[in-house]
Amino acid sequence: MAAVAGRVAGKKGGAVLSDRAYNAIAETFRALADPTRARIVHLLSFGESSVNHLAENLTVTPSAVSHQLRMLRQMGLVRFRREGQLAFYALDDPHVAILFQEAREHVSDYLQEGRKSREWL
Amino acid sequence: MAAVAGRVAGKKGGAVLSDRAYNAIAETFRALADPTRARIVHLLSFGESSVNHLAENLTVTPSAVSHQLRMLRQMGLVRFRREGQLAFYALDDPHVAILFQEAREHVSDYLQEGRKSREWL
DNA sequence: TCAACATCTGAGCAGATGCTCAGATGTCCA
DNA sequence: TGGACATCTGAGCATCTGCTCAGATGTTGA
Repeated sequence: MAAVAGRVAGKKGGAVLSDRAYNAIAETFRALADPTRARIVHLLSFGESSVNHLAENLTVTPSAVSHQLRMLRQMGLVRFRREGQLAFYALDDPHVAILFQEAREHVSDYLQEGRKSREWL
Repeated sequence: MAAVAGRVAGKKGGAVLSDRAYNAIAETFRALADPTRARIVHLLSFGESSVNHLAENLTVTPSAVSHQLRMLRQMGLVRFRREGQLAFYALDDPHVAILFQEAREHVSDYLQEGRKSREWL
């Protein structure tokens, strides 16, 4: 009831957050909510990489990768540095790799409950 | 290069995954990539709740909540039990609450770097 | 059985998303 | 400077998403 919804944020974990907080959290998930971006983030968890290198590994055009990288950059998940003609991208926050790993484990657990086949993990 | 992309999945963490794995992981993030669903998941992290109770707290119609709950159910994030006329929903996997908390910390860290104001967290 | 209540569901619409295409920008080297 | 290469960007499109609306389904108690 209103007693719960109206509670103001105090310490970590125990209270309802502001609309802006939920929007930012949802935006973070949205950054990872696409297979191409998920694969980019997973590749970057092994180390920094150039745009073309990512494009080759993902079998996607450099243009598409660049578009997605811009989105990830705007959302604060990756940073980049320029070296000559190349732009190297890397994860900007350890939480990002943790998020990916946690989602991977959720998927693994979910499948272990036998609701779907598991041969692909 | 191809040496990385071509590596076959071995143990946890160090290898490229299958397309189906990335799709499932992206789908998990997509489940949380909407402010309304993020708020539902956060509320449910405090304990199970009925549809109307959620709708009242979120200032959203019961119909909209029901639609979102169905999505969360299909994605394996929540389960429900019926008690009389009421349907009580709850988180179905500890990873879900962890994911939310991790995203929240990412957002908090991101803001602490001074790229945006932080008064809303 | 009937009314009241809680929840679910399908159709339809406005807005968002991801890709491709074409071209612009930036960098290196001769 | 000029060509080659890597990357970025905006426009346009087919598709997807989340909501509302109207009505169906299911449950309880009289």
